[in-house]
Amino acid sequence: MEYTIKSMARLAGISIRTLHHYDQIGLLHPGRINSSGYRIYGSREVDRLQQILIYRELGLPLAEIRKIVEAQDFDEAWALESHLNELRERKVQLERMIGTVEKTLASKKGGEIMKDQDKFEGL
Amino acid sequence: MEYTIKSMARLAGISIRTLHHYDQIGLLHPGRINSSGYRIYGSREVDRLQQILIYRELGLPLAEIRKIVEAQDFDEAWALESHLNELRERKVQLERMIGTVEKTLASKKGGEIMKDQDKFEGL
DNA sequence: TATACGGTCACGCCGCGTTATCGTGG
DNA sequence: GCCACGATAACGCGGCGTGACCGTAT
Repeated sequence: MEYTIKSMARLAGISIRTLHHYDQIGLLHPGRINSSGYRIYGSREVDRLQQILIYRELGLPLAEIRKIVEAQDFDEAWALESHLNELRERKVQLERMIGTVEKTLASKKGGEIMKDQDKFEGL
Repeated sequence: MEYTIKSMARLAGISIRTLHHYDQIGLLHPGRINSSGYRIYGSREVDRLQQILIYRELGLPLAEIRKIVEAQDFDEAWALESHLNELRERKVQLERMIGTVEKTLASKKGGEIMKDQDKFEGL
């Protein structure tokens, strides 16, 4: 499959401007440019974009991401696995946060006192 | 309990600069200023900071957060509940993402083909 | 001729990090 | 006189959003 910039953006749920930006900084170039100067993305780019968005979700700066996806012609699977672990840690972290909020809520209702430190568990 | 800026920052796991910033933009003023001009935070501020960090985690801009925590002398519990729901949605979202990554990984290993759309489930 | 879509600048914002420089002693 | 801690500027950056303006026709 090939995609114009608009359909690519829609596919991934990001803005056209973001794709422009990623092209500009060399993070994701289109597979080819058509005769009118339009960016055309192919399946390689789709896969690459997927990776990029995963790492972005993890909060990595785009420059870091570029290193990863460039080096990754070696390491594809490994990188994914290691970041899968990060995602799982995130989930634990998020659960901790939910716990803290629940606790706060309960203490507001029940009138119990919560230790200041506990208020910031999970940030 | 009262806190200096350093201990307050440590308590919440944020930087001193962040507290400076929040003071500057009127998001969180210290409870009082001591005779040397030092910021002193009390338990009201601790609670308020907790709220702020929760909303920040949700990605709200600081200006929005200010509105919420200012209006919130009414609505304390309600606001928390509604944002607890947001957190739970986040968790669902995160689980979806983990699913996508797992699927991607499996398809790389198994050599199956994944539909382009499915690659971006959960962003 | 109009509309939807494409392109390239280039300015601007937000949330701080990061010096730099100086005062205080809670 | 030194250290830890406090304060106030003021610059800078990352990741785009948001025009402005112009060409193309999936």
